[in-house]
Parts: sequence; C-alpha cells; structure tokens
Amino acid sequence: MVSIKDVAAHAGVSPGTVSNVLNRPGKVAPATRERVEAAISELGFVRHGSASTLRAGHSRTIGLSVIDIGNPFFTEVAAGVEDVASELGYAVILGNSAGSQDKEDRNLRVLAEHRVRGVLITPSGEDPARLERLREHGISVVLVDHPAHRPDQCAVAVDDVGGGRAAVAHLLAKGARSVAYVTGPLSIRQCVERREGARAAMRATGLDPAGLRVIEAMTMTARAGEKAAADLIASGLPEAVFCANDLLALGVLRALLRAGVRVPEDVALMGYDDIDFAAASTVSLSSMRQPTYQLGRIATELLLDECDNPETHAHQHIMFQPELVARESTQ
Amino acid sequence: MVSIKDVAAHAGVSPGTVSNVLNRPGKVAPATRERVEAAISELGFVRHGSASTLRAGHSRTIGLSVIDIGNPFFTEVAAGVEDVASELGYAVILGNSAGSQDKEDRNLRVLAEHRVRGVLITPSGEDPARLERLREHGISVVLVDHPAHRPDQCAVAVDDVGGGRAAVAHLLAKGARSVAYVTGPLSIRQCVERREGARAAMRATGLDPAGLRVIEAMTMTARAGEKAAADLIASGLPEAVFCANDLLALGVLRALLRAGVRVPEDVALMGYDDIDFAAASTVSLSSMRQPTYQLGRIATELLLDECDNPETHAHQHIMFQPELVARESTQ
DNA sequence: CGCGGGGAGTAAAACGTTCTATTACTGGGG
DNA sequence: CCCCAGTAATAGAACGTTTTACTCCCCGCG
Repeated sequence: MVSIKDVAAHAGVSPGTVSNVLNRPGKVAPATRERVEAAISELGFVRHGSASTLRAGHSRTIGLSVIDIGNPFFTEVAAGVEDVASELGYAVILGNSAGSQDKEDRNLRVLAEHRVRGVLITPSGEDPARLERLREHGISVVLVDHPAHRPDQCAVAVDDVGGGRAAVAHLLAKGARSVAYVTGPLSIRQCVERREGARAAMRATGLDPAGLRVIEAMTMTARAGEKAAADLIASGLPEAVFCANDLLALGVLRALLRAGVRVPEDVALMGYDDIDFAAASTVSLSSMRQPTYQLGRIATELLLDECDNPETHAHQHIMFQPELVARESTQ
Repeated sequence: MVSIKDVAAHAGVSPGTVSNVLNRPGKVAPATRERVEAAISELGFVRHGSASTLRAGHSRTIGLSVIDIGNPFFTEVAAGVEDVASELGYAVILGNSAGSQDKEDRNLRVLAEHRVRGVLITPSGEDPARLERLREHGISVVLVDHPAHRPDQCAVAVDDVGGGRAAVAHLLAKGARSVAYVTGPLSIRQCVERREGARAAMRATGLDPAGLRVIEAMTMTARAGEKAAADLIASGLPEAVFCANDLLALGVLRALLRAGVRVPEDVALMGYDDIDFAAASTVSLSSMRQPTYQLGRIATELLLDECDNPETHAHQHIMFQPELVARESTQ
C-alpha cells in the first residue's frame, strides 16, 4: 500500500510537501508540484481518508438518515443530497430508519463513530434529545422535511398546512361541497398538518370544517387506499376525495373505477407528493408537487455551508410552498 | 472530545484495556470490564472510527454504487443492503452513478479513499479495469445484477434471458402469435438479454424469432412507453406486447387504453421488474418479479463473508430466476 | 556590507486507536 | 521450594496524514 511517504521519496521531497500539493497546491512551486503529481499518478497513490480525518479532526463525509428509502419521496431527496455532496467531494453515508426509533438510534451512533461532518435527517419521532447528542459531538444537523427544533439550526421543510389548504381549495373551486380526507396514521406530523389545511380551506369557503370526513389508514400504500375507498363507497360517496399521499390516491382511484364510479365526473380526486406514477396512471392524478429534489439539494448546501464557513454561516429555516398540479382526476 | 485515554483514566486502567473491552470483551476480567463500561457511558464516549480504521487497517464500512437511485429496482436492492449491513454494524456509503461513467469513477475514488471494506456495484459499463484498481487496493468487489467478470469474485445476478423467455412464453401460451418487444437502449445488457430470451421463446413455439418486432426507446420511462405505443398503433397492433421494464409497460398501457384498445382483450401486455405500481395500475400489470431485496441482502452477505472470513470464503456466482406474476393485463 | 523579509521546503509532533511485547501475579506440579 | 503455565493488565510503538515551527536561501534596501 503506497503512502504519502513513498510519494515523497519518489519525488525527492518531504511528506509535508506532498500534503501541501494535495491540500494547498498554491503553496508549492510549480516545478515541484509537477514532480509530486507525476509521482502520485505513477505510484497510483490514493490518500488514506481515515488518517486525514484523524489528524484534521473532521471528515469529508455526511450522513443521511431517512424514514423509508422505499418511498419515492425520500429517493428523490437522496438524489439531491447525493448530487450536491459528490459535486463538493463529500461522501454520503445512508441510514434507513424504516420508521423505527431503535434503528434510527443505531444509525446515528454509526454516524457519530464515523465523525461525519454533519447529518441530514428526517426525524422519525419528535424527540430532539437524540439530535442534541450529535451536536455535542460537534456534528451539525440539518432537518429535512421537518421544521426546526431550535433557532440555531437549519431546517428545510414544505408547508403541509398550506398544501392541504390548496388541495382542498382546488376541489371546492371545482364545485365539490362534500370532501373526504384519506390519510395515513395521524401520528405522522404531515398527515395532521395536511388535515388542518384541508379544514382551513373549508372554513374559508364558508363550510363547517367538522364536515370533513376523515378516514385513517394504517399505512400509506395503494392497498390501504383501496380499503379506504371501499369504506367510502359503503357509507356514501363524497363529491371529492383528498388523499394524504399519491399511493393512497392511486389505490382509491383503482377501487373507484372498478366499482364503476367515474373520476372525475362522479368524484374528484387529489393526491399528494406528485410522484412519477401520478401522471402515468390511467386517469392521471392531480397532486401537490413538492420540490423533493431541491429539498435534498438545499439541505445539503446549508449543511456544508455550516460546516465549511462556520463564522459567516447564518442558520436558516426554509419553508417551501407545494405546487398544485391539476390533471384529469379533477378536470 | 472524550477519548479512550479519558475513559482509561476515569476507570483507573490503561488505554489498552479499554480497547480490549471494546473489541474483545472476553479477554478482560468481569470486574474491570464493568468499571470500564461504566466509565464509557458516564463520559459519553464514542469511539473514533477513523483512528480505529487507521490502526486496524480496515473499516466497518462498505460502498454501494448503483446506476439510478430513482429506480424502484435499485431502491429495493439498497434496502436489502442497508438491512444486512446495519445488522452487522457496517455503515453504507451510497454512490449514484446516474448512468455516467465519470460519476461512477468519482464515486469509486471516494470509496477507495475511505478504505471501505468492500464495494457492491452494479457497473454502468462493461469495463472491468476500473474495478481491478479497487481490488489492487485490497477492496473486495461483489457485482450486483451483473454476471461476474472473473472467477475469483462474487456476483449476484438474475437470469434475464430466462426472464425474457418466460415472459414471452406466457404471452404465446395465451394464444398470441405476433409479439412486439418495447425496450430501453440496447446498450443496456439487460435489454439485450431479455430480447434474446423473447426470441428463444418464439423459436421454442415454432415461430420465426425474426418476427419479434423490436421498438427501442431512448429511456426506460412511462413517457417513452407512450411514444412506443403510438408507434405500435400507427403501424398495426400485435397481439401481445412485452416491455423491458414496468415503467415502459405502464406508459404503453395508458396510451393503448386512451386509444380505445382493450387490454388484455385486444392486446396482452407484460412488464418486467414487478414494481409496486404494476399491481396498482387500473388494469393490473403482469410482470416478471425479481428478488430485488434478496439481491441486495445476499450480495451484502457474500461481501461481508469475503471480508470477515477470507480464508474460508468461497466465491460464488449466484443466478436467480425471475418469477412470472400473471395479472389482468394477460388474462 | 549587513539586515530584514519572504518564498520554498523540511522535520517532527500530534491525532486516537490497536497491537505486540512485556510485566506482574497466581496457583499448581515436580 | 522452585519453576512454569496461564491469566490480566500495561507500556509503547505504529498506522498515514496534517500542521506548526523552523531552516535555508535569495533578494532588495539602507
């Protein structure tokens, strides 16, 4: 295994000079620099990141902890994170908490051991204490798709109340007067906030927000959506259905069409997230688009700015507005 | 920042003993071990992974390089990898090559710098040389969804020829005599092999394999599938369509239904991958299921076995068979 | 002619572990 | 009574970088 010493010997300089070529090329005279660079490629030297981290006190690695890597939403976030990180020469360590606090804890521990420069996390619970421990170890934390726990912290979120409001306002504008809300577990912050938005929209139109029919599914999948639709059909269809998530909406759509209910003529339907398949389903699905990829990009930019420019860095709480995408299901 | 020395001082032992408690708890007397463990949790010590890697010569980290993190196929593979790795205390560094050799190279370089224990990769090209360089640095490589480049190497793949054959055999068994193959770029190995399988199935039924109509799309997306379907309609519909991928198939399906073509009555349709949305689309899609999650799990198990038991490890070339899932689109 | 200063490079310490050799101690067998 | 085997713990070197303080040399200025 070839080390910086071998390179130094081969180029006839000291190890310190090689290190300078690697990290501060301006500091070394062009002639020697070339000699060193030649030696590097000749010997196939590749820097030992751990040694570098150990001595320098920090690594060029960040952690990304998500709730469900199987969800297209997080996949797109991850793509944004990965792009920015790799542009700036950072590596990304991926952690999938799969909704379990235990797994999230284990992942955070691994990240702490690796002395990552910072962590991007969509917390699966509402307990800020575990993140405090990271900060005590000098690891910056940026929250993704979650409002900030504290002022001296960056966070990038999407306005779920506003999204819920816009979605239901759209349905009401199309003439619907009775609306059902098909949601995932109400232990999930996003589901609750979208419901609040939905109620606000009804209030704004002069309807009683208590009239919003809420159907809570155990999971946010297409199958759960089908079951919810069966409930709706059995107990009398509303004029519009708003789903907390596109997967639920696709399930609802399928069950309705099978039962001979026309969408949007009999029932208007809205999803949330605007995943790729929303546009591709047979009756294309209206949805609330979130800037998922941007969410990942910006969170990473904030994190790396916080790490690389600690003195000039200003903590930011960024709140995106979701965007309504009207398609066939609400024509 | 609390180090192993602080723990040692606090527990009244030497740093070496603390290291033993951490790595070989059996080697140290129960009484001292407890004392050390108490000190560890009291001081909130967390081991410095880089220092450990530097001295020990190897890390508890593996790399995962995929072609497209946005593709549900790779997402599921990643979930399998992540689960096994985290069970065994390994961290996973994620690299997304996005189909670009350059990006893949950059990612591999980062992995080499981190002195990862091993790398799981779905290579985006057919150039084994770049992987050789990793092996020269003592990094094990396991190929995922790709046959092995060489005998002394593990690889986990799925039989794409067999999958193509089974898919088209199924269509032919349903009575179809003319078949079209809608594929992604034929520079992609999987697309070519599935086509070969399709031809083999025709041959086996006594049809001329040259009769397989091949439509090559530039990308493997639903939109590309819609375009392909337009082509088919314009030039006369076959009795069956086999798509290289479910996204293409969903696009084809949507375009056909819109044009008033009934599926499966007028045209039978098969996809490939069996992504979640295949079952959820309005006419549920028949598809070839691949053991994606297992692919990730087993590849990781092989890799870690190769790393942890180099003397007993036997290199394996595992080839899974995809499984036909018949749904409405081929009833 | 001497002195200061700047550019280019070096020597050596340090980072936090792990590991090898070594020591201290205990008990049992010859 | 001595020695040896075995267990428990320690001291200190080593891993490959980065960084600090330092040397050396040359140039220009007073």
